[in-house]
Amino acid sequence: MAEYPSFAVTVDLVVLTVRADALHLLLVRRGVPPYEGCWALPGGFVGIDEDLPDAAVRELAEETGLPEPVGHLEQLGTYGRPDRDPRGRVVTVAWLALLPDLPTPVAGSDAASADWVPVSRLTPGQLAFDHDRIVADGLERARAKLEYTPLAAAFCPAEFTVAQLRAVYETVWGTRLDPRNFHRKVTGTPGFVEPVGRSTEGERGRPAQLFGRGPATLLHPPMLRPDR
Amino acid sequence: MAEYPSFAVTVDLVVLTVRADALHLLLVRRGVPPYEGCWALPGGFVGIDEDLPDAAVRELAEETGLPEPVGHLEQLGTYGRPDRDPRGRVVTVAWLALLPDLPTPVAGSDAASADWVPVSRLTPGQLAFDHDRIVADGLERARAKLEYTPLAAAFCPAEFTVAQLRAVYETVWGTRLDPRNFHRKVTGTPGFVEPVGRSTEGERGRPAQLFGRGPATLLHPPMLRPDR
DNA sequence: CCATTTTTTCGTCGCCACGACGATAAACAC
DNA sequence: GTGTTTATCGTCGTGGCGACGAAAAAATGG
Repeated sequence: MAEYPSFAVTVDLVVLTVRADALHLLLVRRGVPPYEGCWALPGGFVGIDEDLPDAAVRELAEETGLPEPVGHLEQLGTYGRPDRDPRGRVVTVAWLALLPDLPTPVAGSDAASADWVPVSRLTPGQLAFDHDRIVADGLERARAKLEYTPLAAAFCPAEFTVAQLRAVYETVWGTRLDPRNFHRKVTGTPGFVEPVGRSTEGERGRPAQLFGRGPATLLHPPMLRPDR
Repeated sequence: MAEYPSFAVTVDLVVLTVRADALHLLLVRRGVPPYEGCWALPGGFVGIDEDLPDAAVRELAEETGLPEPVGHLEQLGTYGRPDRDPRGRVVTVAWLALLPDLPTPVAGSDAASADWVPVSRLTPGQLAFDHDRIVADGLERARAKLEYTPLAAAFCPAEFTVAQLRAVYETVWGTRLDPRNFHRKVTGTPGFVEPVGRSTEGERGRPAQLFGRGPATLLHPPMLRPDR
């Protein structure tokens, strides 16, 4: 293999969660050059005997401190502009993770400090490398996937109410949805959610039925975004 | 960069076209080990100063002999199992290309011979490396994208009839569609196709109006597959 | 030339999903 | 008790879609 160009390969993670009615992105502050002190996506180099999904899962566990896999993880895309890393030729495989709001602190096992940042606070040019573009692609993917998959439930805990699920859609899409029509749609789509049999207690207003994630992987028909 | 694991990076192409009412895949016969004599996806190594889309475009032009970009090309996914290439650690970025049926012979500039193979003829384990899985992912992506994008037109020449477009859907999906409802849907979706002003001549039956690709990138509402 | 066939294109009808609401139920706050 | 908040159930009109019928415009076969 010595006759072929040599690359370094990394994984980078676009980790999204919904907290306090705002979409948040997990970022780390770089402790070493290049882009020292800048915000960047969590990630790292792929081991020489490591599969790509394994590397993504490992990095996610390292950054969030969660050993068990929760939420959703999928490959987003691969970025390899020759000038994207001043250290040399680095190709990165980006992954998109959708997580429920974790009470766990994100205290990094890494030296770099990690933090949740509202995506509304992101300004272009703020992130290291080409991470601006990767984040933009990840947000677009997440917004699109809510339409035709039940992945919105990945932002929720194991048991959730229809209102919580609706809040996810409203937060990710930045729109308001009619509670009555949303309720009809969610409970009427086979395999989207499954009733647990219990209800919430001690909340404001009428108690709400609790649901868990259903077996469906695709929504038929899709949950259409307003306007557009 | 010497402190990090070293990878080779390749691009592999899933090139699809519709000819003779069957979905065809472009394959090459390998002339060198490993998998010598086996069918494989066209592809090759990424240059040390080459961007990933450029490498994909270059390989596509080399294999099809077409200098100008026609049809559609998008990144499909990246595959990097440690044992996927016996020569060493090779990560491949797979691309999906949808092309109109080219009268151009695919006579390779490469030593390896290239050929269009009906996807119905493909049997598991027939392809080199992990190309079976890459092809499966590409087919699934293509079938799904016909639903909510106007990409079916990428399989057609610059000017085409509604019946030609319908044949693309029927071939890729393996279903039959009602010509009247399909006509209403296609001409009624804004930006999908645009009339050229001329019609076919010398064909059987009533002459059909010719259309070109419209400016839309997403279909609203989507073209739903029957059943499912 | 005329009938037949083939294919395109325009309509019609019924159903169902969805948006826009109204109304009711079930908890808590006071 | 009253008022507030939230969840859940209905209703009604519109629009898209599946299942057809029918007309238009050519080639084909006598």
